[in-house]
Amino acid sequence: MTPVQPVRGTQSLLGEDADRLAAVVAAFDRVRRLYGFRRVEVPTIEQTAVFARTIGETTDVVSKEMYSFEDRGGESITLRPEFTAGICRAFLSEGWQQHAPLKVATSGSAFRYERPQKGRFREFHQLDAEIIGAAEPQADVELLALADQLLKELGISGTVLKLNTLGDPETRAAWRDALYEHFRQHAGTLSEDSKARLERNPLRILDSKAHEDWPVVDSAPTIDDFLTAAAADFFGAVTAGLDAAGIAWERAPRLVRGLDYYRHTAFEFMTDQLGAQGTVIAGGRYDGLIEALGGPHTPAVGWAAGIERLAMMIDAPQPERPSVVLVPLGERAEHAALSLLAGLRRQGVAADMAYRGNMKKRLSRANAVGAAYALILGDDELDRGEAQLKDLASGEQKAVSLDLIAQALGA
RNA sequence: GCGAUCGUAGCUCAGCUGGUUAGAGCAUCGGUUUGUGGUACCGAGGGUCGGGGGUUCAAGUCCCCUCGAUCGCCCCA
Repeated sequence: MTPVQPVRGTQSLLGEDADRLAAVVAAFDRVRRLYGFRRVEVPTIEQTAVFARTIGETTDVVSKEMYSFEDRGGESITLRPEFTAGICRAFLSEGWQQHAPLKVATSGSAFRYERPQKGRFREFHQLDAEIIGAAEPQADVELLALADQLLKELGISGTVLKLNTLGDPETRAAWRDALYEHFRQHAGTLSEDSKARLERNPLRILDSKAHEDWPVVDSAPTIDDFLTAAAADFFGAVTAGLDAAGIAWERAPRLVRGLDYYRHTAFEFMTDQLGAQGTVIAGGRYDGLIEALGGPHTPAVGWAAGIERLAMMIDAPQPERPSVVLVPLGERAEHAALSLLAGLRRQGVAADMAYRGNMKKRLSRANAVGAAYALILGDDELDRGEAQLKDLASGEQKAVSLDLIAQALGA
C-alpha cells in the first residue's frame, strides 16, 4: 500500500514550527485583552452566500478560491476564506447587535484554494480583530494601535504601515468611474493583466507590478481629487489620531483592497522580508458589509493577520523543558517515582519520568529533553528515605530527603 | 490558472561528462561503561534515488508525463 499523502497546501508541524504559531496567537491574546477586545468563536463553515455576498462575486477569492461543497442536505456550504463575513453574520444572527459598539477578536484556520508558496497555504491561520457598530475614526485608530503594538510585542521590526482612504460610497464610485475612463483611454498600452482588470476591478490596476502600466498609473486621477468633505474629514481624523497615538504610518494613495466591502480607511502592514507575500496585517473599514448580509446599516472596521507570516518573522520561542526528570531504578522505585511525579505536577512543577532502559538510557533521556535536574531513585536510596538530585548542567549530585520533598509538595 | 528552478536515508547534503553491491555529517539504536547523561571511541539499522513511462548493453544521472516543494505572475493574510 502506498502511504497516504497530506493535502496540498496543508501543514503538519512539530516542535519549534508549531511553537512559533502558538507564540503568535499567545501574544495576540495578551494584547487583545489590553485593548478590551472580547474573544469570539465563529464556525469554520458558513452558508456560501455569507462570503459570496460580502467579499464580492468578481473577486478571485469568491470566483475561484473558495472551498465550497454541497452538504448532505443539499445546502451550499463554504469553508471560511476569512473571518470578517462570518463574524458579521454572527453579529446579526446571534443578537450581538445589543453589544454595539462591539470589539471582538478571534483566530483560527481559513481556507483558500491557491497555489502554495512561502507564507501562503491552502489551510492557513489568521488573527482577526473587528470593531462593529462604530462609525467614529477613533475605532480605526484603536484597531491600528492594536496591530502596531502586536508587532512590537512580537519583536517584529521593519514593517511599514501603508495607509489610504477609499472614501465614502460617492467618493469611491466617482473615483472608480474616473479611473475606468482614464485606463480605457490608455488601454492600448496596458499589460494583459491590467486589460483584464479594467472591466472586473479597475482600482486594482493602480498597484500593478507591470512596468508598462506605470506611466498610465502615474497619470491616473488620485482619490484625493474625489474625496467628499466628509470623507476627507474622516481620513484627517484617522491620521491625526495615529499621530497622537505615536503610530508611524505612510500615505499610500494607490493602496486599494481586493475585497469589495472596504470603505474609507484601508491599510496594510508591509514587510520586505517575505518576498511576494509582504502583507502581514491588512484591513480597513467595511461600512457596507452588514447591509450586504441583509442587516441594518452598521459601520465597522477590522483587520486580519497571517499567523504563518508573523511566525516566520519572530525569534524562535524557547521550547518547554521539564525542571526535573525522575530516574527510577527497580520496581519499588518505579512505584515511588510515580507517586512523586504526580505530586510534582499537581504543584505546578514541570516534571517528567524516564521509564525505559538502564540508568544510562534514562539519564540520557533526561538530558535530551533539556531537564535542569535528574532525580535518581534507587532501592538503596529508598531504604534511607533519600534520592540523588543531579544538576545536569554542572554534573553535581547530592542526596536529598524524600520526606522534605513530600513536605514541600504538601505545603 | 500561467512561467521558472528543484525533488538522493528522519534532517542537511555529496554523487564529475550515464558505467560494477548509492555515500557523508547530524539524528536513531547498540557497545566501550548490566546504577550515572551531556564529551570521546567502536559498531549497526535505515534509501522503490518523489511516482510512472521511455531511450540505452547500462539511468540517481538523458527525454516525456505526473505529484510535490521553492521563486515569480495572478491574488491575498
